Amino acid sequence: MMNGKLLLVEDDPALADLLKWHFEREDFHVAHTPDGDEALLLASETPPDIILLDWMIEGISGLEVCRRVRRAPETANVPIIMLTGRGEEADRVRGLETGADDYVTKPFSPRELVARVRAVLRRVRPALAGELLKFADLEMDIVSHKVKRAGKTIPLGPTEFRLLRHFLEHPGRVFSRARLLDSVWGRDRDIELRTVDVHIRRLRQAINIGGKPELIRTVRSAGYALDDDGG
Amino acid sequence: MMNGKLLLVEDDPALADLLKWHFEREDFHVAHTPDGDEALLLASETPPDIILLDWMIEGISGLEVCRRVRRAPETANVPIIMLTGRGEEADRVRGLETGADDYVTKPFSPRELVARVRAVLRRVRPALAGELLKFADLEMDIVSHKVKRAGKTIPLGPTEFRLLRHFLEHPGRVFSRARLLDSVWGRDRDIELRTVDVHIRRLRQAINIGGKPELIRTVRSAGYALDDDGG
DNA sequence: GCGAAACTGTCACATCCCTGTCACGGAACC
DNA sequence: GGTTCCGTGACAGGGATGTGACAGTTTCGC
Repeated sequence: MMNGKLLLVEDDPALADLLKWHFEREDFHVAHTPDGDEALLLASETPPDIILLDWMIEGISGLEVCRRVRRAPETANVPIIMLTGRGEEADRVRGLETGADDYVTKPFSPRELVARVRAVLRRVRPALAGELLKFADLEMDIVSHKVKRAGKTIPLGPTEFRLLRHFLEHPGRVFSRARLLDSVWGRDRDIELRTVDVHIRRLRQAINIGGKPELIRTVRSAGYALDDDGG
Repeated sequence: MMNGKLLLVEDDPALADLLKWHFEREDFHVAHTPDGDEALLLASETPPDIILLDWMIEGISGLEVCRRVRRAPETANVPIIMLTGRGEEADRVRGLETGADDYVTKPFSPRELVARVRAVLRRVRPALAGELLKFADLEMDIVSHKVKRAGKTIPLGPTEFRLLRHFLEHPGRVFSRARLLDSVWGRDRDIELRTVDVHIRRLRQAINIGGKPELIRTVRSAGYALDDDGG
């Protein structure tokens, strides 16, 4: 089982190899480049789940890479951890404010870096960290493929499972039907928009057993969202 | 204008005061307790947006607090940053694996901590890091499609939502009915000018619940504007 | 393999909320 | 006081969503 795709931008070959070895041992798929421009290219072609970015690299600066990754729509949400030799506070702050999610100063231990990557991934994509997804009294175990509400197991069809999973990974956020079709069904499939409604209904029916309050909010002319006061 | 609620668990009074001052200066609302058990109580009563947790505190350990916060459904998704004097790798890794989102070793600069908090919040709750449109005691979260006044959620129809959003994006500015029709309804639609009045009225009605002061100012023979002393 | 059960995507219909418009009355301006 | 502009209540129509049913397909147990 793969833990996630990781893009490593590091121009020190020794360090790059070391990190690559460690992450691959932890079942990450690692793409590596020493070059900032190539990193941007790779990132936009197949967006990774996380980017490890050295501050001092050849070509454009790490900070600039960070900025551009954030600006491109297809990579705007990819978390970034910056690696750096500088320990100066001003740089750290600048890195974090540019959109980096974390900041690790050399020398660091690979094990700690792996743990940090997991921590960030757990937050961004809980499923990739093999965790329990929770929201209110609802919980989903990705590994065992089980969903519970208030401790009671709920049977879900495959589509409803993926749909709920998507909502749990982005709680509170509103998704249009088209967006849901892309994310849950697949970008290439040609399916009627209204089909989403039907599956939302089936999902609601399943998780609201026993008169539990609604968790899926309908946002008229916008889509659906997971929400506490859902009705 | 508040940036978010922060729960500080720290038993060193001097450090606690320092951090509290810094975060309050940055418009965070800070709740503070030196005690682990009380922290859990506070967290479950009114879940904060983020928790700053000292590793070494009186009573139960920070690690245990972390674990329990994660286990409780109502706080399972609250991010945690651990503060610690220990620099040992094993502890860092253990903290991150227990569910902490970040880990800062003393001594650290308050400014850096603030930046880290912002980085984590940006990831967890985009709404708290700039996706939030605010004006007076009114706030609109674009992503979750929610509008609140004085903390209370307000239901809005699609058109009223777009209308309010337009005002919030250009606070204080006066827009003619024709201009609003262009921006909010669409340049191509052919709609009666006076229709704007009706939607302004509906919007006012919605956001002025409970005798709250008027926020939309009528500018005779010119149009409408978002304004503090709106009437 | 084979039959049963479960799942999926659509449709038609029902329902509800939203929407644009109007007419009337009141307020502001000169 | 007259004129212009704005606020308001009502209302019919339409658009968006909820719902039940159904045929085709896949999956599963045997």
